[in-house]
Amino acid sequence: MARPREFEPDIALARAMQAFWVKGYQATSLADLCAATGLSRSSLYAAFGGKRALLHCSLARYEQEAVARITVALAKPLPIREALAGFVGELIDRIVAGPGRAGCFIGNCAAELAGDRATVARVRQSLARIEGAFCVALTRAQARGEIAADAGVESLARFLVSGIQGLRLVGKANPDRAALKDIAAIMLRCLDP
Amino acid sequence: MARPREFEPDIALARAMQAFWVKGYQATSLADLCAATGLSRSSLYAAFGGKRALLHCSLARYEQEAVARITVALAKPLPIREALAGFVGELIDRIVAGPGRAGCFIGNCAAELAGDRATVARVRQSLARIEGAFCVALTRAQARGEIAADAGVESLARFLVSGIQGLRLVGKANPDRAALKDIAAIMLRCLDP
DNA sequence: TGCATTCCGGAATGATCATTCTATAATAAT
DNA sequence: ATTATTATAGAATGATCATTCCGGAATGCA
Repeated sequence: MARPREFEPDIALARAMQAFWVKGYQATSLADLCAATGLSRSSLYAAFGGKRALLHCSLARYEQEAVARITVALAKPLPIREALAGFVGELIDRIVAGPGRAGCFIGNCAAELAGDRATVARVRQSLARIEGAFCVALTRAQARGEIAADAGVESLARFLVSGIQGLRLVGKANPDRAALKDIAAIMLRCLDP
Repeated sequence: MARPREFEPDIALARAMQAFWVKGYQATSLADLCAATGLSRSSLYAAFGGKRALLHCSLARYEQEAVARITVALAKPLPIREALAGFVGELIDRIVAGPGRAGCFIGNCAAELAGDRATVARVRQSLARIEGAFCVALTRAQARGEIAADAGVESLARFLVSGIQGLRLVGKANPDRAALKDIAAIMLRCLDP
């Protein structure tokens, strides 16, 4: 009865997210989004509702990927310190590799769209969920005795989120592996008693 | 012989900087800048050369203030830990107070204008100068024996820059004093071992 | 006072933007 | 095969943008 979609919404969303991520929200025009997704203006509006709505969908998608990546990295059968070091090491690899110059999409939105209440709320939620993923892993590690029993895992998780945001922001301006490794090393020392 | 300026360039620059800082580069229109500075379009162009040039002037001004503030805060006759704690505490106060939701102007530019080579270069330079200010203070503290002799003050300075950027970014999305204090406390512990 | 110079306000310019609309093409069910 | 439904493409819309330009106003000096 109805004509079926000729595109995969999730693939289009992934490509739109990439465009927003690399260029920023305002600098990404609808023409850019059409080029990135291969969709026409009309289809974009029909599928997502508009530029801002598309940004929010992109943020949700990014959050999901970020949480999944953290969860997987920290679920490895390794001491939490090693798992975290591995995670951060890969992060630095991605930053230095090139497209990492894009920074963290969530952080970018926080910086660029601080005046937009709805976006800030979404950013806050995403940061909270990422913090939650760290928190779960840290709690498990604490139960295994890898972290001091009197350490506040919530605070530690918050610190990791903040620290990684800083690392990625600095990495955008100066994607120097040695410098970033230095920062990461000191940051991870904070887990020690 | 020539008609004198009717405005103070530095005051106009300070106000333009404030506008860029709060709203971001792209979201600040020339009309906004005229309203903020009290100057007309023509005067703005004559005095600064254009929107981007005005941004770069603003960045230079902000960098100068930032370096001065750090230098003053860490030149106090206090142990480096206390001086740093005081500096970060005041930073958090400003973040929570309200306009601190603006975050760090340098960080904002890094996030929003990562695609603009000239701006990125300027951001990198500003971060390096701020790092230098921390480095000077840390070196002095190390000479006083307040920091382990084998600690790399350069790395520590880099870490502080990155950590503070993270703190301010997170603070933009979630200006919660307790959470920020938690983060800052863990961050400053990194000077200890 | 009058001239030369500079500043300022606002209009004009040309481009780009997000969004809406319309007409065409394509599909599924009858 | 025909009809009903929906996706698509591209033009149209209306607003806003940074930048330039021009005429009038204000000042310093002779």
